[in-house]
Amino acid sequence: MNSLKNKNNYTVLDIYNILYNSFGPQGWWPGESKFEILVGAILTQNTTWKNVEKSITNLKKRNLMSFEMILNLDEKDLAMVIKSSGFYNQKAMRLKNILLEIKSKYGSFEDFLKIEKDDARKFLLSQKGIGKETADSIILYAMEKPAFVVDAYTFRIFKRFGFNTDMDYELIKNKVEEYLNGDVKKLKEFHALLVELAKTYCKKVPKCDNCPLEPFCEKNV
DNA sequence: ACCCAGGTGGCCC
DNA sequence: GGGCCACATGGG
Repeated sequence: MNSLKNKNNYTVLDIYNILYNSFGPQGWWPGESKFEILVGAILTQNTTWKNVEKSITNLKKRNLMSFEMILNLDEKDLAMVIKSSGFYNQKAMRLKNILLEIKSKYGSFEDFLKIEKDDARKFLLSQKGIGKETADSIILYAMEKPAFVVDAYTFRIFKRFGFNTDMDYELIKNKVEEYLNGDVKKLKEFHALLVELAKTYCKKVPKCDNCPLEPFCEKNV
């Protein structure tokens, strides 16, 4: 038990391989810089990426896509620039605050990126507006250190694949990191592949035709 | 007119 | 430690 195997003895590594062979490399995270990835990770909370792209374009158009520029930007102005991402008042306040904390604790964004991943996770999780998923997204895609990102799709897909349903975030994260040998490239791909699978086939109301996991799936969960 | 999206925090019990 | 709610835009 707790080994990320389903009844047919398929492991999480089998899912990874099936998805990779079906969808190919996803090349996540889309973004021109590590700072842009951090911004995107916060803006995309419970929001479609399309809406976040508009905000990112907006920031770039105004030459605001940098640590120092957002740090010094008025919160109300920031809120208007990122409006399309939804929850813009919250996100503006929290994003500014996170940058402020990085500045005061680490001096610069570059120095923050160099810190050890356990310290980074502890720091990120202590920030308002950064939960586990966002913290691990930043560690994996911006800092490029091993961390598996568990989102709502991951829980759903793992349940349908027949893994234990009583797994919590940390357990799934630790096990997947173990199965993928802490390989950053694979961890990046895996989360992206699960999102792609979910978007294409594995919504709350599943569309299972041609789904590569269909033979292994328990649809009624 | 609903329902959902690459969540999080606060409050209740 | 779970169940609800606010936060808000934009697309199906």
